Amino acid sequence: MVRFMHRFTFYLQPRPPYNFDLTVHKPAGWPLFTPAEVFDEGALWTALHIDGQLTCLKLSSEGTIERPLVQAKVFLREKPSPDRKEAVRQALSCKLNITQDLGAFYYRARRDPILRHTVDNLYGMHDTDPESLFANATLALLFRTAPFQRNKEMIEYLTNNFGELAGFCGKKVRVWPTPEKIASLDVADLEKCGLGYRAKYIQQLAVALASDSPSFEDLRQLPQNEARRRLLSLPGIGNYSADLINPHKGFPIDTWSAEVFGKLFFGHGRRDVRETIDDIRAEGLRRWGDYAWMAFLYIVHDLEGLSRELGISIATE
DNA sequence: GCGTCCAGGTCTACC
DNA sequence: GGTAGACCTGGACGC
Repeated sequence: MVRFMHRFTFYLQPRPPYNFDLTVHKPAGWPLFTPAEVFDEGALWTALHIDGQLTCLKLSSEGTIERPLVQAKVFLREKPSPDRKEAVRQALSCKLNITQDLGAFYYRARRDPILRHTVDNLYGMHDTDPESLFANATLALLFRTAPFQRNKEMIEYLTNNFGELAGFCGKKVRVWPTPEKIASLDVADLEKCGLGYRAKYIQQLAVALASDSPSFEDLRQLPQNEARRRLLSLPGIGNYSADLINPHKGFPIDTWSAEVFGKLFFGHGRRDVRETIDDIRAEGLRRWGDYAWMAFLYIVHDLEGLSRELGISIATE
């Protein structure tokens, strides 16, 4: 285990409303940067690669939802230059989406029979960016045709065996493996852990992203369709995954979310789920247009709340 | 105990 | 261009 020293602290002032807890520790359990991060009593210990360097963070809230202030303590191997400090600040500002304006989405959501409940339940939750394009794409691959428990096991295997372990601030956090690390492995090394047929795709994806490929931030600068085209050119990435990991965001409907949104839109879930995916995606885009991704995000993180408010069971295991 | 089905898609061979 | 079937694996289910 590599130990990291506290090097500097800075503060971010997100655009309100900004609920720190809901933003960095999403209710459905989606990690911010790595599945091995620690969230305890309003603080998050996490780690990610910024410009190729492992960067450990303790994030906490020093403000409120309406007057937000985020404290970031940064732990690094070596003393950072001023440019390096600024790069960390810029990266975190972007990934925590501190400039996101929720106003227009909330205005529309409060007039929507479904969303008006969930924007109250998750008031101030911002969207966030992933650790990296590789991390996001790998998750999309691992979620394929496997039950939740198996997804969890595959994710734990990848991080525990191939992610670097960082010790800082009294915590141990294992970071998501880099594409360079996975690209250096044999497919057999990945197959051993029960990744099955996904192992081949993950290794090919790592090779593609370790060499010449755009970053998540690069894709954001491209037009939506061009970003989508670039994602579809990656091995193992199809329509659903491209919608899920595209920085421009779509309305990513798979068989699981089709069941959820099928119940919300049409009052049924299990009826020919695979056949209704296109219809459900079209209905979501028709209802919510440019805000479809935010609607998706709020709903999947508020299944229990919505089930209670709407008097139907949309929560799944 | 055993066989079958299915799970948060994608690729590819075949027509 | 469209589509059926294969793909790892393990738990749930019916018998």
